[in-house]
Amino acid sequence: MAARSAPPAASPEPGLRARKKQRTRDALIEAAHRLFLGQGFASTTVDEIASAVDVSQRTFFRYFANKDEVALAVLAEAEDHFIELLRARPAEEGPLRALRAAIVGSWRERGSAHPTGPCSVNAALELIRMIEDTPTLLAAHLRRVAEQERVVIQVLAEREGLDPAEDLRPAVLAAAFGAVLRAAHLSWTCDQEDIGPEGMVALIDRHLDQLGPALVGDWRS
Amino acid sequence: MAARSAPPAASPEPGLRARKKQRTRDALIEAAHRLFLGQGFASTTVDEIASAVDVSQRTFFRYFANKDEVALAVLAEAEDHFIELLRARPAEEGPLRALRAAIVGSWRERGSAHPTGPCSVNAALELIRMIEDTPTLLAAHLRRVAEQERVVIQVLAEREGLDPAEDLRPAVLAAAFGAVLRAAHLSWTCDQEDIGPEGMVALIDRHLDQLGPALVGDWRS
DNA sequence: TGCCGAATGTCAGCGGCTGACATAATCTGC
DNA sequence: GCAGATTATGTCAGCCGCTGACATTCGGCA
Repeated sequence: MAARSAPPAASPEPGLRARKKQRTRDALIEAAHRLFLGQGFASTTVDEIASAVDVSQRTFFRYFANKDEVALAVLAEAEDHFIELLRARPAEEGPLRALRAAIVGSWRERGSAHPTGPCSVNAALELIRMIEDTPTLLAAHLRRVAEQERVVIQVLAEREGLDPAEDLRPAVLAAAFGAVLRAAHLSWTCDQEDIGPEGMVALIDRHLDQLGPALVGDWRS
Repeated sequence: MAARSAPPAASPEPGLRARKKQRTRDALIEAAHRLFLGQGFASTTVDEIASAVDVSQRTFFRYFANKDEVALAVLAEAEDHFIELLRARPAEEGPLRALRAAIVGSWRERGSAHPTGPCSVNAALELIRMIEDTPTLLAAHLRRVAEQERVVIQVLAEREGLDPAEDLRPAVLAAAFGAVLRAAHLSWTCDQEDIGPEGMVALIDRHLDQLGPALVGDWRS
């Protein structure tokens, strides 16, 4: 509120209002995750989350459509980022290579941007574990994943110049890739050691190597 | 209540109680589907469904854990039946052939057992359409599908004598197969003509043919 | 400084879902 | 047929997720 608080230059300065909004959103996510992991998803009420951040319940629902959404928010952003990375891959790269590069890049960036804290690799994996054994969360998560898969199919089809309704190879590749990722997560859930981003990348890589050629078939690799 | 009402022989006679229970269950499903398709899933209350069958709301929740479940019940039984058919395929059959035979048999039997009515092929497809554009139903459905997929993976791995955690080919094949089925459903959702069971079988077959060899890779077909 | 729009709080209410207890229907052995 | 054990159902009260409507306050901007 002093002299130069709102620099009008054409810079992408977010403004106080936007920053405040972002802060409450982050705080809600942080509080929600803390409570969920501490006392379980089902036995945490929205009121608790809201009052932990000192906002009303109604405000919570203006930030998130439902209780599921606040739990999945971080993961959802990660998945969106994965799509961006996939879109950014050079067109001459084969589809499987592009998928692999995008997912590896996604985990690497997470590791370097958030070495620790609620967005770190380990936090994300703990979140995945919680989702995996909370039926309602798993359902909501799978719905998101299905939507993302449709986008992936679209992107792959465009890269290859195919009609995704005619040629099912993009759909099949996307589904198979998803299966491998799930296997990697599962394999972590069993072993559950503290693995850094590089560990996760190695895990995914190992699984992907197992079925490179069989998958792409007569496509260019 | 006359002479021979409860034949005690070792026959699988269900008994009055069990039959009554089955009848109310069926009635609840039937009423629910009718209401859902008529006025939409969200704007149909559980009270409406219950009083349409003349039972209390509490009783409804003794039959179905939640509103989603009554909508997905028919489909769920169909999926269970698919698993049974898959398990019954001869061991010497290749995995993709077995999957194809099981799904085709599943649709065929539905067509012959219920040529019309709430369990017919067209009713099932309308149901799928409703699920597909009702977010909460889609989420619950995908959760069921994911569970079923894990079972399919297990069955395939046993047939081939593989460890599903080591060798990912069963997981990948199951995922790819699921993708093809979804494409078939989608393709119906767009064209939406009245197709009988044979039409659905042909549709699935056409999609499956498209990627037979590429999928199975170095497996026996 | 004063106005506009956006964010928040408050309140009332619907609907999904559950536990507890009472009642009525079926089943079982006699 | 008839007790008594089981089991299905109804009733009631209540929590919680979620929403619309309206009032209030706060940030942005001239």
